Amino acid sequence: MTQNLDAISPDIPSDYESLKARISTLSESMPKRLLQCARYALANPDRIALGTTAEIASAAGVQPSTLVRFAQTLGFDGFSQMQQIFQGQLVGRSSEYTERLTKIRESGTNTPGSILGNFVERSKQSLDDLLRQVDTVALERTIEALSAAENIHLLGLRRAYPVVSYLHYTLGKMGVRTNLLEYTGGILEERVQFINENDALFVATFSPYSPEVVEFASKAFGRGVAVVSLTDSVLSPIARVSSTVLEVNEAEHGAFRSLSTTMCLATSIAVAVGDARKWTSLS
Amino acid sequence: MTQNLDAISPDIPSDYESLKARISTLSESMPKRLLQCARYALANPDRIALGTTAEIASAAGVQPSTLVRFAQTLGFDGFSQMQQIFQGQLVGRSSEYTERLTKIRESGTNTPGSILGNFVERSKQSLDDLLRQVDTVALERTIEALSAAENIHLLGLRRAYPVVSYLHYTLGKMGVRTNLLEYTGGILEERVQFINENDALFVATFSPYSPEVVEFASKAFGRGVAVVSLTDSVLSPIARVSSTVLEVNEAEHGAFRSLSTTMCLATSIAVAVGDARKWTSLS
DNA sequence: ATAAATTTGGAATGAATTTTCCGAATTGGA
DNA sequence: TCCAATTCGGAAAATTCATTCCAAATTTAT
Repeated sequence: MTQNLDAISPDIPSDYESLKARISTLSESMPKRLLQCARYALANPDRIALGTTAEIASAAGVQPSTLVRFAQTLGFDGFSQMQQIFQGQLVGRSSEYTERLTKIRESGTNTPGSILGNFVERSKQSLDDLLRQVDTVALERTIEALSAAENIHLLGLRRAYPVVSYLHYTLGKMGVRTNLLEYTGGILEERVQFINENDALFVATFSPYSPEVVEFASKAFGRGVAVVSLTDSVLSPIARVSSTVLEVNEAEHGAFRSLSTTMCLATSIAVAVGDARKWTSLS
Repeated sequence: MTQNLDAISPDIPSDYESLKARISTLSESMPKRLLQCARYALANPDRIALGTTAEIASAAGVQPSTLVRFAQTLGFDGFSQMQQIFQGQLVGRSSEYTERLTKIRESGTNTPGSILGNFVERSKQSLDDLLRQVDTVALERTIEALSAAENIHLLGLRRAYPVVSYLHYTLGKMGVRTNLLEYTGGILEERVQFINENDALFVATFSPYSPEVVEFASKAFGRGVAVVSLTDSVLSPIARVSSTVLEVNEAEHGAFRSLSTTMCLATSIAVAVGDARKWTSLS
């Protein structure tokens, strides 16, 4: 029902920008209290997004019912509908993303083009999230540890293997030699002894976490090796056996995740380590 | 009243970081459903911040009551109290984001954060370019060729190796077996004979193009094998010996390129091929 | 294998929130 | 100043929501 009304109704702002524009134009002919709402809304969009009518109304110096009328004046059914726009803005899902995504979804998900479109949009969002959520301190400590290490050992299986093999290649090209630990049968654990205390171990692992990787890291960590890990959640078992943890939330489509964001971070790490090594080797 | 309880209660996480830490430690001894909540919460903090118990619960695959219990397990009175932490994170983040970005841009290019920021931006641009410039016809023909192939052979060296090893893994997980051609000395060319005419060869190669890869593809192509290639320019030598060519312009920073966009495309290809194979095997 | 303890699902409850409604107040026009 | 129209405040109603509770199911310990 609401759906139909939405469709019929000539114009409900669908993103924050157009909502702002509408408020701005309509406010010229608004009575006192509604204008008060308008001012408050534009000045405190976060509060509108998260508060209840009672809270917001009292903060804005109006009645809850006035807030509802304000929303209705703008074309919404009620306050709640308007609030969603403010929430969308807060999350940063600038409506372009979600809009394009739903458009993609509507056009059937089975053509190669639509699958690609889906991944592209999600990856872009994922990249935004990366920059927002990245623990700068952990990142810097990771670079330090890798730069200071005598030898860098790389470990990652399954989906994480492309990540470490890429690091192996890229760091190598920058003159940083690394030891890529390949998994050839059950002999992985034996190699822990070849990692010494001045080395660093870079581990990548994603859900479902390979037990042998965690086990390996755990042993190395126990021996005092600097373990820097790249994983998808703080719940990852690797977190408990790492000196620093970097977290990446990768875009997914159904059950399948890309490596797009992870690769972006990995490349950055490689370049940063390469830079750092260059500086120290020059001095 | 609540205030007093808060004060008495030994430990209620007061910010997102400590909440994450607490979830992380407590999750070790959590029963199944609560762990499910933990995972979902850490993976979708925005939804926790904005949604209602009913919405979140259904998205996480649990009951609303479980969500409340989850919050109580962490020390909160109930869900609402926990939600405030997530909301706080949301607000802080969005206000810091732009600030952070400009800070990253202004600071020299040598801090890990600025390098990452740089790559994130370029990768997003690169993804946009991908969607805009992708040859839909070539993409569809690529999927068709890979779906129709009896066996799929994958080849890529150096920077392209992570791409094909990822495809190997992902396609494998979708039930599509592939043959990853590893480069172990000079014997690569001999293997051309094991590729037959009903097979497809997927080749990834980027500048500077490995002669042995091009040579290999050329021989396979000459034998009538469907060669689908992923490269960085239509001028790539691989283009002349391929049935279809996909082009990717990857983000770069100085001399170093990410694999972000390439991985996005690769994932899409894998999912599309997996889909296509499923349909045909069902019919 | 059995009992005890824990965990879970789902309905029921009670609180909170949004929305409606209507009389009162204010505004604008004659 | 008086009337009509609009706007407003506040209480009441309706809806939605978080939370509690308990029986069923599962797990753990004996």
